[in-house]
Amino acid sequence: MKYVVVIIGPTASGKTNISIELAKKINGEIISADSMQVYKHMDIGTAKPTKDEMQGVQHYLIDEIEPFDVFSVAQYKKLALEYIDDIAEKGKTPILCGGTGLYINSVIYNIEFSETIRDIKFREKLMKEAKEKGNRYIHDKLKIVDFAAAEKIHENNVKRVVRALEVYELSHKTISEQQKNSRRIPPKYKFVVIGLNIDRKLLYERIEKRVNKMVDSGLIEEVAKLRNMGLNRNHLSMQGIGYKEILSNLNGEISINEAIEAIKKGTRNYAKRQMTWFRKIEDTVWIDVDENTNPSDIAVQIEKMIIG
RNA sequence: GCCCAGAUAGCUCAGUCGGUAGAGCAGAGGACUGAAAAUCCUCGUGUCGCUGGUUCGAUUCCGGCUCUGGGCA
Repeated sequence: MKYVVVIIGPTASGKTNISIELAKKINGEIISADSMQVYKHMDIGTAKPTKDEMQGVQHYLIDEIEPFDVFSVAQYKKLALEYIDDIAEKGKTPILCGGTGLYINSVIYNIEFSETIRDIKFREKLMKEAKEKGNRYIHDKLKIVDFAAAEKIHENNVKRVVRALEVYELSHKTISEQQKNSRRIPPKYKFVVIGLNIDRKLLYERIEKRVNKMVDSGLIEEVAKLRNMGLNRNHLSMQGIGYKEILSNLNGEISINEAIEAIKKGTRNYAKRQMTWFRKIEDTVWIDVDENTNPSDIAVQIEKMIIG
């Protein structure tokens, strides 16, 4: 069975460099698993690798769509699998690398998404209902059509409640039923999952530095440009950390210092959530990284592991 | 040097008419199947500055000391 190397870890843990070093050593190509790097024109805030940094290694699912577009896990999974197939067919090794847990899972567990798409109008209608009549009101609605889902989803998690109702509305099948059926087909690749582990304090220091560097390299200008293109906080792409905060600074709602502090805090909290997600992925091989880690050494370590 | 105010959780502060204390923020843990960098859930023991006194009992009242603001010289 062909294998795919998967590299996971929180933001600023050094995934990007390690994946590139590894690709060079094992003749690999990289598929990004990052919900924000898919957008074009969003480079600094998403910490995309530059052409130079890529060192000639082919990358996929970076700059895939416009920041006006809506994207979804289902689309992601379909594209990622296509790229994996292509790379494997060429005789190269696919390397899946990224920080979006949901995207990673969709690929490594081969989650099958049903026909149900989405209905933005329906979502808005329900959001409004929740606002006017309370979260419990729509949660009660879900209890009637899909009790199992209602049990699992907290009533305040309006997004999820709405989605579950949406699935039922569009397909007349329950989301819990669909989820149960979504893992029927086992993946056709062997996924070797490497997790990067880094001391929390050190990680937070790196986040601090990284955000400062983003600002120095022109994050504000990047967001201003996107704003001029007509993007606003309602676009999914603008909900990314770094974008939403600078946007509200540009709109005169908060000071630039408040925005920068909010970005740092948001990134720290995000990194923590990522760790929660990754800890749950079974069979992950964890590698410790710190200040003195050389990406190339880690790549060698991973290479040995794969051969062995 | 004198006067005033303050000293309580990592930070900002509330509070106890004397029965060893609680908010916000920060932080920690968790959930996650078409919005996921999103969304949501749970979690608060700290010599109540130090030291004497009063008291059955002091973080709370009284004295002294130390430190930090502000004012007067």
